[in-house]
Amino acid sequence: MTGQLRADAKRNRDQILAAARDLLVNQGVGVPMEEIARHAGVGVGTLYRRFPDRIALLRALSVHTVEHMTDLARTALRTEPDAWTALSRFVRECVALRLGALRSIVDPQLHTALHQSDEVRSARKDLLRIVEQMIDAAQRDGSMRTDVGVVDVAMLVSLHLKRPFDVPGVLAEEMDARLTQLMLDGLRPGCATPLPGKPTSFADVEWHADH
Amino acid sequence: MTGQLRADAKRNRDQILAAARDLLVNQGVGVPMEEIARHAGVGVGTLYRRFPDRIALLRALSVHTVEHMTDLARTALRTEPDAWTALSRFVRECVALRLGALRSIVDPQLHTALHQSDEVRSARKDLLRIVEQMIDAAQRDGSMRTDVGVVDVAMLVSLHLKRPFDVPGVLAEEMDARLTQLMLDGLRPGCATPLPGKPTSFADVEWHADH
Amino acid sequence: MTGQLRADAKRNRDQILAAARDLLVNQGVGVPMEEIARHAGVGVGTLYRRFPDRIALLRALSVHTVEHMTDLARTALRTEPDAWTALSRFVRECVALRLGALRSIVDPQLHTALHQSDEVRSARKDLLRIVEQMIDAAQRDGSMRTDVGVVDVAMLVSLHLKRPFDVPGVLAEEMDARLTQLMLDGLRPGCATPLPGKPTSFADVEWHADH
Amino acid sequence: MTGQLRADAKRNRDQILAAARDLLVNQGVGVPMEEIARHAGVGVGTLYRRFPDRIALLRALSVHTVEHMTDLARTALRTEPDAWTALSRFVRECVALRLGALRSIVDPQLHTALHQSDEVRSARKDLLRIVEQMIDAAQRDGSMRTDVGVVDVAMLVSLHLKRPFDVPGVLAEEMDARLTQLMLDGLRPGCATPLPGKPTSFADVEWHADH
DNA sequence: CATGAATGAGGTTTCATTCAT
DNA sequence: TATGAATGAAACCTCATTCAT
Repeated sequence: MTGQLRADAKRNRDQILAAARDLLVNQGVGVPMEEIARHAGVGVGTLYRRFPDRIALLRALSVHTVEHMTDLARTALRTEPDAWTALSRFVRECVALRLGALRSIVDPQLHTALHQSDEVRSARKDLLRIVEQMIDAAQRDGSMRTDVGVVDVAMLVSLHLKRPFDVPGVLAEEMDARLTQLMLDGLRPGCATPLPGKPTSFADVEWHADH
Repeated sequence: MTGQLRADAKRNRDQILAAARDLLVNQGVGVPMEEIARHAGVGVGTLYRRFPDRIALLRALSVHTVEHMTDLARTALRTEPDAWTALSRFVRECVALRLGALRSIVDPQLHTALHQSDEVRSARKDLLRIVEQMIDAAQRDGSMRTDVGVVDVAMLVSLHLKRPFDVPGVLAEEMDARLTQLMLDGLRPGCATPLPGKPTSFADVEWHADH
Repeated sequence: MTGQLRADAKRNRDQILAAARDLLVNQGVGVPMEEIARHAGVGVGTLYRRFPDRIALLRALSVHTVEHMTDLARTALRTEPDAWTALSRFVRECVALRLGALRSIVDPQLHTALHQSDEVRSARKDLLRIVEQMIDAAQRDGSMRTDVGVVDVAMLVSLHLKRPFDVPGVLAEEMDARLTQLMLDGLRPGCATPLPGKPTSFADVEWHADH
Repeated sequence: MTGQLRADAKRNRDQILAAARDLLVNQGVGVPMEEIARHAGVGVGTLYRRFPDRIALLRALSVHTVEHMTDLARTALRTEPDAWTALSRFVRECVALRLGALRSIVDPQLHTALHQSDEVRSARKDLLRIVEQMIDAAQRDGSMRTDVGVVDVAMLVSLHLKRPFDVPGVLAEEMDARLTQLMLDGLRPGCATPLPGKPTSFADVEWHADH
């Protein structure tokens, strides 16, 4: 019974998260809670039972997404022949995810609120740690410029969290791919121009971890 | 007399635009109209007299900003010794502008609405035209990879329209500068990896001009 | 359970309609929605949940009222010994209803908006059909002039949709009754003066039905 | 100079009244003061200089209209061969005037406010007096039923102050003419049914005169 | 004296959240 | 426990009126 119920509950939770993700990606941060509930096929009441308020929903979404990214990173690292290839693949996959849900990140206040959660911070730490491994390895074998750190890469990826606008005659996916490639090329050693400041590594941020 | 009155009105208009810009940059697209009015030191009524509704305000802001960017581009092209330097400077200046007002662009619906205005489209055309000149020149003298077009550059810049989040121990300005440089390096010929698709030039979009 | 809930909702809906009717009759079309809500003993939110906007409320009210009139017409036709008596009674009852809610009809734009609803049009058709039956019968047995049609009668009745102003020393009800009688007398054959144009029957309007 | 100015002022005043009348007739009581000013070709300031507030404008309009009706009544009485013909003509002319400006009369509060002006009351008295003369004469020569008084007629006419709704296939003017004729026929002796109450004459209301 | 800019109270509507069923 | 009805604070916008030019 409890098992049954839990399964139901889990399913509800997932449907809600999926609906929230879709709507946030497509309609912006303003989507009414009621619409999210409707898309998830549940009543508002149920939504609020699972997530006490809007910010809790966004937090859960955030954690969910970051965990997904961590999986992608781990798999890439394990599967690809070398670190740079792994990193490129990871970055491309992140962008392809259309992580619009994190677009909320665009609102400074929301962003702050989001990161006041230990769960979010911890998920993010896991992700940063593994990405840093990729970066380190790539830099060691000379396939990546050495004056950049995890934070630089994270910021670059986060720039892509928004959906690219439609350009007449260019597919959004293609545009995405082009921009991503340009970004990756900029991380290569061949064309490196000196950067202001120093790279920020995982160790430098882990105690605050609210960027 | 009417002139005098107009001066007042003009001043109000400018104050409103300035206030709107600030607040939009710092608080996101959701800022209440009343708060904008308060910051501008006028009543809501005045705000609505100048800009019939929220979208009209955003449009005006958009045009204003784009025109400013066009000035920057023109000046850079005139002042700098070569095209690539001009383009780099222009890109850095755009980013430094913290064009947060255009962050509205992050909401697909808002973006569409924004571009239903001839004034916006035309301002944008002017900007694209001059940026394309810079790009062409830089490509001709071999300082820029030749497989990118205005639209790629415009999209790259637009990625910066949002304020970078605070990373502990790193100044936002520094972070901005680093990311910008990485992006610019990616546009150089030295490290170019083939891009999917073809570059989109001004001529390809000018008839629609709503990207 | 759902049934029970619905019962509550139904009651609220009816209270809102009743309150709206009262206030519209007594204070004109301009009554604030909040006041309607307050009089109905519910929050504004509830009002808006039932009726998405002001016009929807007016439409519902309109349908409700027209249906009531249809009932009156049917009953009169069934109960009274002859058609003219039935028609007179129906007209008197309509007037007595103080159909002030329909006073909205006084505003051309509102009127147009009102009739863009199929429900309203269909309710009105039902009413017109039955009234036409009364008229036809009355005309056949010679108790009513034959140069008038439903539309004439409908328009005459609609003239009464506004509350008569207080005349010192005359009760509003009495005034109403006198005017109604004068109108009814004008529909008799005894004093008929030729009318310009031709009578409009139900068949002539039913396809448009938006008068 | 003063003469010149006064002429200007007079012209302004008349233009405002005309514009107000048009707009009220066509768009309902809700017309913004600014729109009235625009239609009159003056600024709001000027409008407010002439009429301290909205109600003052409506009052002036009311007086203006009633005086016009009085003129019509007098002329009809002087010109037509007999009293009933004069009365019929007067009634038809009033209806044709489309006295929509007085539609304000539809809002009870407005109506009350309107009649708190001596000027309005006095203009109305003049009108009632002359109409009563017509009625008396018509009743004396047997062309009008004797159980009705000025107030009945006034109320009947006032019912026509609203614009008739468009009925597909029937011209508004024709509809107006038909209804008016039906009303007039009801005032004839031929088909008279006993009325409840007693007729109210001018003398009965003149001391209060705020119906 | 005319103008139209500015004001702000007040009406309309939306939506996050609570709560009865 | 799921539902969706109810709530009301807060946003948006309008317009009567005042006031500086």
